[in-house]
Amino acid sequence: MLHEHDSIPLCTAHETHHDVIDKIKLPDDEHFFDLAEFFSVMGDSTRIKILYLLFEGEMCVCDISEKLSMSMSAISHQLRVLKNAHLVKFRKNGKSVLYSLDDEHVKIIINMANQHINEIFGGRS
Amino acid sequence: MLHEHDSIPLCTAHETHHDVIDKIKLPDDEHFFDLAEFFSVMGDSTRIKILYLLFEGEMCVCDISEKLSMSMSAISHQLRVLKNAHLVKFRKNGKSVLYSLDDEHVKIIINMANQHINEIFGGRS
DNA sequence: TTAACAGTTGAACAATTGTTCAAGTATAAT
DNA sequence: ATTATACTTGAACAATTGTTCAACTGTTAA
Repeated sequence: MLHEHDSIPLCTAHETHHDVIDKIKLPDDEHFFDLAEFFSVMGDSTRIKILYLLFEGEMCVCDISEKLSMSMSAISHQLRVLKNAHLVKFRKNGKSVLYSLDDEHVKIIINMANQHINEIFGGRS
Repeated sequence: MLHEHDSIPLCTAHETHHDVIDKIKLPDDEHFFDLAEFFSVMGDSTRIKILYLLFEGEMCVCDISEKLSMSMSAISHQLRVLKNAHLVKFRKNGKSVLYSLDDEHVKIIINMANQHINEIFGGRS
């Protein structure tokens, strides 16, 4: 047995598959970490709802809070996540903080996701 | 005070904002749930790595397991998640189970996400 | 100054998640 | 029939996550 690691099981077909598999070069872990983090940010209903609202234009925390029937604290926490991911930006206006979209790709990505979902559920569930 | 719910705080600017905000119609919760679930599936390094591998063609569980230096059980669990999300499909071949991509949008979505990430980190971190 | 408003923040909590482990199924070879 | 291989599954565990709560900034108005 001439295998590198013994903790990981190896199927016997590897004699055949090895030449193909060895040629595949994956990006480094950091790249996958960044991608996963981006999608994780998108993977929450509340945050997607906020993005949908901001599709219409800039909006203060209080308005988002009312429109989604959630506490300002909850919205503020989520806005911080979106801000850290560079998906939204903000400007201050008196007592208010006005948030808006900070990325053009998000709409396209969400549209693609919607297409995928529509194909799964066939337009009706 | 003529506000619908009293548990949610309302900013005084609402007199001004109300006409704009009330016109915004959001999709129902189910739509946001489906979207969030899709992105949650994409929000894991292991699953994205698996998708990257399957970009090259169909692959058995054992090969994925070896290439990612992870247990077959862990890979199998993640493949089930990807299968339920209709991102991968499989066919049986003897003792092996060969997995492959089941969606054309995923590549585009990942490419868009990569563009977004590149703009954030400016090509270098 | 005082009070109210708009928003942020940190700790705490339940709920969810990814991996491991052990035991299981199904196919193929002996 | 027995054994080995390829893979799946359920329970269990630590780790992460989203919301609430309470306390905290600033900003504006009285």
